[in-house]
Amino acid sequence: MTIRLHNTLSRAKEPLVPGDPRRVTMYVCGPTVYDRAHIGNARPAVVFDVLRRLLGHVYGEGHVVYARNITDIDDKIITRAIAEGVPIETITQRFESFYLADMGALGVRPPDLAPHATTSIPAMVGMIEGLVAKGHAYAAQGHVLFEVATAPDYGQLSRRPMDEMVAVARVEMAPYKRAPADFVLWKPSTDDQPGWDSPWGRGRPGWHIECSAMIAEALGETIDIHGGGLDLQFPHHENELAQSACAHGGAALARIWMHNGFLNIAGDTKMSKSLGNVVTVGALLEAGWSGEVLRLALLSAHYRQPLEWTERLLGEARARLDRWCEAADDDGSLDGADPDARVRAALADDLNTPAALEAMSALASAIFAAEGTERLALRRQFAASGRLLGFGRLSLQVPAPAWLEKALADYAAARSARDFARADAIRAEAEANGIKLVVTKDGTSWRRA
RNA sequence: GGCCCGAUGGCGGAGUGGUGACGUAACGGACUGCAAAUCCGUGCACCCGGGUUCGAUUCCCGGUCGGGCCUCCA
Repeated sequence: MTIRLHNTLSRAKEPLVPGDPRRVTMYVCGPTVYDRAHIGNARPAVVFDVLRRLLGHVYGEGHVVYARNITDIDDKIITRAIAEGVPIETITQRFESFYLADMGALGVRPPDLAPHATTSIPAMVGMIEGLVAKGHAYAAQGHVLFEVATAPDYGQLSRRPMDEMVAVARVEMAPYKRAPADFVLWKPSTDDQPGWDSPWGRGRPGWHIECSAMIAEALGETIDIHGGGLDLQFPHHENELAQSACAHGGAALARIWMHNGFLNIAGDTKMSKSLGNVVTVGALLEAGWSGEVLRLALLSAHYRQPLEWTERLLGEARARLDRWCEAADDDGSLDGADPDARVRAALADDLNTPAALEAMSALASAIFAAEGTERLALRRQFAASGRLLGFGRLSLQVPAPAWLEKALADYAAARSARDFARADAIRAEAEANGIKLVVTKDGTSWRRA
């Protein structure tokens, strides 16, 4: 099966042709760990988790290397550490833990590699030295800057003409820059700021260099897929692309660049920490939305499209997911089947998750219409398809609470006595405690409310 | 100002040069003591104006509206 992906470089869908099908490499820009992740931050994590699962399915689990970095040195982190009067490690460890827990709740598998900026300083320094030696970077006043003018195709990813960027530079140019678009590879640290020794004095890396250096170190000079949010396209990815190519004799950093769109909230405005309109993953989980519901909601739109994030969307996702659970009724024994061909085809077509969800719902209907071994086979296929999308066990089953046995008996007794007022009261109380009592043709059953 | 993207039914959201997904919500019905689940049915959706075409929601041009990036940002 050929996977086709939209490449930001060409603005077109292209077949994925890995440099080595036995080692497909993907890198996604991870979080700067200075605060809790909001649900918008979760979109790339979930989307690229689906892609990673698809790659594993197509190329074999052992033939995919997925790296997602942790940016654990950054001025926002330093600011927060100072505010709390603690070392930056206290901040970064706290929020990395939160991040992993939050993403885990959404069914996001940990990446194969999670390079940290602070443990990759030598790789960054090495790359910067190389760039200086090749004339692509210059040191000035304790800073090292990448000279954009030396990168011939600069602007190719975001399609920004060079001359224009120079002309439209809005910020007053720092005195140590040769041109406004030049960006910092290394900057000096004061004594009270975290820093590392380097050929240019004690300092810390700029933001863009970390990804380039860690990709080269962990995955190689040219990787198959590089992903991230649309807002990283420029300047972050543009800069990564340029510095990596310049450092590696022109070798492309990534064959395919992918960018996910934003979550919009009321008023069609993107969710953003700086706009103060964020909803954190933690808050949503605490509000009672399951991670699966959040995941399904995130996948309900194509990853490149904006997605309106509303309570209503969550309710709809929950309703759909409940139906899936009803159909799959996975008691843990539904292993060993292949995912549905339509689901696979939809995902292989630039991760068309809405089409994949459509196939899932069609499969659910087929399950309800089928019986016996055919139904079981469909349920297996459905469960496998769900896993490809990152949904674990699809089931409404819950462990029976201690009170349930009596409630079931009382409910059955009330019904056979035709004391329906009492039966309804028992059912209402059970539902208030999270259990829905259900009458089936085989008797009384229960499930998650 | 420059660059980029979008506009589909109550809502969310795919897709397609011709028979108009899917989900969810609503309503009617079957089933049910009643529910839930399931099943059946109902609702004249493709921003506007040109163009190409036998035929456009789908392609092209223009417009309007909305969003994003250009500064930290998924």
